[in-house]
Amino acid sequence: MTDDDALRALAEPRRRVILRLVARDELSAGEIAGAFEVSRTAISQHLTVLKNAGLLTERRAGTRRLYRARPEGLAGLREFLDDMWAGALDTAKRLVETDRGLSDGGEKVPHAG
Amino acid sequence: MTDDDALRALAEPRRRVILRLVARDELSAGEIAGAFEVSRTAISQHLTVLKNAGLLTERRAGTRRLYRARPEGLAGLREFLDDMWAGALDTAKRLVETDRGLSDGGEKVPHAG
DNA sequence: ATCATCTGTTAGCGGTGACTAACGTTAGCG
DNA sequence: CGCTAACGTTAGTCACCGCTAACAGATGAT
Repeated sequence: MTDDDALRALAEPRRRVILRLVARDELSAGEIAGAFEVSRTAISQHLTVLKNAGLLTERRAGTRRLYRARPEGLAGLREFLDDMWAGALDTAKRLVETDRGLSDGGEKVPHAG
Repeated sequence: MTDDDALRALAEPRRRVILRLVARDELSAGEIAGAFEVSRTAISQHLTVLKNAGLLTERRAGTRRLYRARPEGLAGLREFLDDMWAGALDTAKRLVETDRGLSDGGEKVPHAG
């Protein structure tokens, strides 16, 4: 379970949809598969990728497997993005101050709020 | 520039490193390429992907092209992750309350703080 | 104009990943 | 035990992606 695994997992659109679904409610594999037009097998493989990336967790109820999003799996990604965001704002600010920035078409510098 | 584009762009490890570098400081294509063991061309292609995904911005200085991270490009991703995070916490909490959760090995529920 | 520097574009190769169909495992009921 | 329901695993196909080498364009100095 690395940030690399998580980001690779999220690069595929269907897996993002799956993650949204199981972030809202715990669902069985069959219920998840029912929301897509591809085969059950394809969904099963996607679920395995997400699980291995630490983004969701599975429990069994009889023959059913229930999946829900795992918040911890997203923590590293949020941190990664926060660092990027903060660094990018800082750099943009510095460039403005040294008059090196904003000469490429009036790019707006978002407020850090 | 969609969230899909951005997440696909970030699925590749070298592109993540590139984004980190240009979040810290504005760099030329050559400087960026110098930080890697692959060809200049490969880096040029990565820069194109990141630019098209709206994650960085380019300006010219003579023959040089200078790149820096574009904070706005990360906004959608942060929002996506925030939604996932909030939803996942909420779902986990609900499952605890209905005694349906945490029966899969003592999965800890992070605080929403 | 020529030359040096910088760097993007293109085409082809080999590896990867999402799909499917077929096969296999687990749980529970009668 | 046999059967059903639920769903994972495997292997092959084909589209996609990151790499390289070759080619090409832009900038500025002389």
